[in-house]
Amino acid sequence: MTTKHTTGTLSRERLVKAAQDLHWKHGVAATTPRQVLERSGVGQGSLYHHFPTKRDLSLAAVTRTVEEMLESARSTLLASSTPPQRIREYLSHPRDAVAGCRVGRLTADAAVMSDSELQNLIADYFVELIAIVTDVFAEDGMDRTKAQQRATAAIATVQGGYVISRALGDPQPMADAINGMLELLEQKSST
Amino acid sequence: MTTKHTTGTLSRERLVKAAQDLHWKHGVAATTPRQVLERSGVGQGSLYHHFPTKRDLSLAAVTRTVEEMLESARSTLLASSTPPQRIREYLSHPRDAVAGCRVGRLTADAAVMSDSELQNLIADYFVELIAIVTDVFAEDGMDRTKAQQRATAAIATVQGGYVISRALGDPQPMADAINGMLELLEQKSST
DNA sequence: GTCTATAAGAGGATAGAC
DNA sequence: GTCTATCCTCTTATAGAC
Repeated sequence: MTTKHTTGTLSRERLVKAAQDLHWKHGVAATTPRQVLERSGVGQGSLYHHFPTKRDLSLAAVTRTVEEMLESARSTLLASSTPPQRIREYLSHPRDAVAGCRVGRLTADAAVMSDSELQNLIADYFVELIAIVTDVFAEDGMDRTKAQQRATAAIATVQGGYVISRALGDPQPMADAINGMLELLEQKSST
Repeated sequence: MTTKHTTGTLSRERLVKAAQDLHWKHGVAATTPRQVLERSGVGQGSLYHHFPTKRDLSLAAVTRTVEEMLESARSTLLASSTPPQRIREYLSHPRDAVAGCRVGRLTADAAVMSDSELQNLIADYFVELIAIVTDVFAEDGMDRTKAQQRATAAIATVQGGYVISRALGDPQPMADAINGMLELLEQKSST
């Protein structure tokens, strides 16, 4: 990869960051170039210099968001504690439940779902996240099929917690869902 | 409630049904009056006669959708079988996972979340659904707090299953999440 | 690289005839 | 109650000067 010949392009960074924030609040389709300009403080021409179309900016911002979210998940799930502890820490990780998941909410976004490249980004996010969590369960001796089902259920609980908490405008459902799942995972089994 | 003086107003029905379908596919904000007109075969003036604003139509369509979804849930969860059987039947109910939940997906819809009346509709849906499922768990002798956490976790698994299946464009994650949750719920506990 | 001005088109709503 | 024609605004993108 060749280094950019300019001095870092601060405008580009500001544009991507502004787009990420607006995507989280309003979604990709509902984020307008004007909002990005206002929030970033960058001028009209600069936006279209760095990103010829709205889609180019969306692609850059969503790519960045997925990278950040995966890095956060890895820092918890690849820690040095025991597998059950890492699962517990992942599930009880502090979340702004009412704001929703930055990636998960994009599955209801027309601009993302109608563009295969954008959709692939969020597909890869969940494929990778499921793989990481599955490995943690499997590490504990569970067979791979069961580990994957349990991992998917755990991640679904978090995603569903976001959905319900957003619907109610209340973080409690997320807390309930996580506690319900933790209780199920940690009960003594006689199987 | 007074009966409408006209002969049933077929146009109105067609408009609501068309809006419901379009909301499921594209969301509320992304559904335009023009799309509703094309899909329903109704003329421009008729739409604005029955629904003065787009919001009025959205309100009617979302209200109808929530009613239909709750009725479907009740028919499974208030059946005559045992509580564990009803939970199993609710979770393994056939779903178009890739299409997403007609209600849950609206939590990422700007038109819904920016309008308190519309948001209340989807909040009430989940409050009611959680209450119904909680009752089923409690009926089985579980204490109310634990029953509510388990109910919320179960519903979150379904909602999260939708999110992940949509992201991947594949019904398998929903199946995995449901199977993972069923396995956890039905394991023999020694607590 | 950045700016201002502006054009092409879609979305939401209204007017007024029938 | 329903229709066609029309209006205003916002979004997206381009043009061309600096």
